[in-house]
Amino acid sequence: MTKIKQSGYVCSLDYAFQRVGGKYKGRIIWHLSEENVLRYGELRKILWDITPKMLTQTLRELESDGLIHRKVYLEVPPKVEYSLEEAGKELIPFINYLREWGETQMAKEGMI
Amino acid sequence: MTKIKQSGYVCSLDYAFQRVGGKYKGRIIWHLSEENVLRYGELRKILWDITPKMLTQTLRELESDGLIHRKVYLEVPPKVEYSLEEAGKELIPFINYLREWGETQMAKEGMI
DNA sequence: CAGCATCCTAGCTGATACTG
DNA sequence: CAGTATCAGCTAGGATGCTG
Repeated sequence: MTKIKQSGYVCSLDYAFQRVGGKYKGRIIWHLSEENVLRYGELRKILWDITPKMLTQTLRELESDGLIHRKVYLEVPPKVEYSLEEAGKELIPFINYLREWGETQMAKEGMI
Repeated sequence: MTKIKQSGYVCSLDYAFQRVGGKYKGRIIWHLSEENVLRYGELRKILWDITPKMLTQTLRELESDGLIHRKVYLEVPPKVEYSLEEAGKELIPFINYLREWGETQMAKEGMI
């Protein structure tokens, strides 16, 4: 089993960053907010730079933190859909704000 | 010299997270937004769990990313003050939003 | 299709001691 | 006071191959 980040929070900001920090969590939440529901394979295509291991691991963390919902269809071939839970939806404005801030900054630095 | 995080951004959200992610950046920005100006030693006291090395390293990254300003007084004993640049100030709403979200979540989980 | 299992490593983070 | 320098560990993240 993959090691799960240890708990122990210095403050609520620390707590929050441990939940949405990491390399892919923000982007996953963002794409889920845009599409509502995404399958594992779709996420994998959208986050083209992620490995299956990291995708699974990140999704599991988001799930156990109550930010996303994982719906398994008992079919063959398998089908799993991911969507935002309430706690995750509450992060959408924050994610968008950060995205816009990033765009502005990149524009200023002439990266766009 | 300490290694600096490699560049190469997938999108603006990725870019943004590389700038405010990490273990202490959010908290530093937050405290600077509350106090306006803080000296090195004051930050060290407030972020009681940080080592001098990490504090310096994190401050340097924030500085070279244009989020904070470093003002050196040529005195003995030395005095250095840190404050938010414009780009950093623009992150305050986001930081506060995230803090509040964290508090709500912690309350729900009975951690407060 | 949606994942596990295994092995591996870069670089983030830390402890401790020292300095202009 | 405000840092550096050194040494060291951990773990987030990656590569590759296999499976229900």
